[in-house]
Amino acid sequence: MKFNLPRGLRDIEPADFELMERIRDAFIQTCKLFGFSLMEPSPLEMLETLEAKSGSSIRDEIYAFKDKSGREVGLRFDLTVGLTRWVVSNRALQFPVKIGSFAGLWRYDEPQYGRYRWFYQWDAEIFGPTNVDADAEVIDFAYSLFRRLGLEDISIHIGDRRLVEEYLEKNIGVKDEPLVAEMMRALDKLGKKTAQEILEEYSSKVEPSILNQLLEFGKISGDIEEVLNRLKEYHLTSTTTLIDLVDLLKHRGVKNTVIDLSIVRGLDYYTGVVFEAFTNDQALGALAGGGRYDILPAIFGRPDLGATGVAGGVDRTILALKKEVASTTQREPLIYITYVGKEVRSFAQHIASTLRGEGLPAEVELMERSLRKQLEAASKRNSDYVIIIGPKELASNRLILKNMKDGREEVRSVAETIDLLKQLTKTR
RNA sequence: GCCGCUGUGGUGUAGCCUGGCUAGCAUAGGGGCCUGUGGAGCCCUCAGCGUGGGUUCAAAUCCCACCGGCGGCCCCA
Repeated sequence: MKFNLPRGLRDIEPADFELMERIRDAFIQTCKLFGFSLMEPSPLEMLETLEAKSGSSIRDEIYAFKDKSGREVGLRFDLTVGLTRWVVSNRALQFPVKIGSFAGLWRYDEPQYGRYRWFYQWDAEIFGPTNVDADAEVIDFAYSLFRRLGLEDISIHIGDRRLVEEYLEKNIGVKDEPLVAEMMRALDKLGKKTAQEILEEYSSKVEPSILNQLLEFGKISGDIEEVLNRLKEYHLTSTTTLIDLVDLLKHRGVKNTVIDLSIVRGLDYYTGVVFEAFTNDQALGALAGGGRYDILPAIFGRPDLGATGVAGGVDRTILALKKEVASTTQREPLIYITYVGKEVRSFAQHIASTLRGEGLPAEVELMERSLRKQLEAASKRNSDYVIIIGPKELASNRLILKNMKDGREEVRSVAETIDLLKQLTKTR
């Protein structure tokens, strides 16, 4: 094939597009229920904006280039940066600001299972509050969205970076920023790899005996009582946030939550509560993740603002939907209008337009094929009803309505046929 | 950016090791049998060796490079 796509890109074909629409609809409905307004930040940013959060190392992982006037620009690699930039630069906004976005992103990674260089995310962020209520809200949001999509076996793993930081400082004596960040990244791998593998991988960067202590700490998980019980021996004080959060989630009816201290997220800008949502398919990875990142508004010039949010991978969710949710796609009833004879052509198109005006989905023959071929085409497209119009019908201003399930036909006036179709398609 | 596997019509594949006739089969698409009545069957038809070089009388087949796909690392969703 000569006209290949660039590596890691793909066309979103009708079957996947339909699932994507389901996710988008569910997301928008959830935004409305929770009072999030929707927007889409610019796909292209100045490179320095994108680097603000992660430093210039991000340059290797994104699409970055010079535009025609030599400006250094890059395609967005997440929605958080653009949304935060927008919120910070709009001083008139009333807090809390709750915004959601559903849009495509680009990352220059090697493609893998469920991962492309162009992909979609949904994203819900709350700016302003620094208290845990906002964290509870975004976790509830993600949970509600997955419920709405019909994914029943979602579990949400919740951690708290501050708890881990306190542990590192008090119990191991590690306070040095870069080392903490490195150890966090190592801890984050605990869901995917064994402690032994992680220790080997990081042996040159972190003293294994120290890292091992952290990994043991990170293995603490379970419901809040269990976790508090195991944490007693460490004498940590920053457990109050998690206790409060769990209570709020309980009252919001969010089920399947697990405290999991290995959840710290790979990115350095998270500052507090962090969480990830999984299905029982481990290989798929997290369907959504998020947490508190108060540092980012501060970098953009608003240290007074708190920020917390959640983002979900649409492609992974599509894979999960394909596996778990029976394809109960509710199809619109389809009416196919066939005709015989050139002189009937314009009347057939008029009828199609009339049906559509009545809110009935109608297709009309566009290729002037034989009636046999038209019926064959209607059948292959799974049409529910076919309208047949020939010179006789044109003369008497009547339509033949054929039910494709049982093959029965009725001849009626145009108005009667429309009424009948409305009745027939309403009960579905 | 790195590593492994892989690439034959739209899709699924045979042929490749051991170079040699018009690249075979199935399915999907178009048409006919059947000019105003669909789903079956039969027949016809469109369409392919990822790209570029090299070796050779001769390359889908052997060699090299690049490109794409799948999966892993890194990072993350």
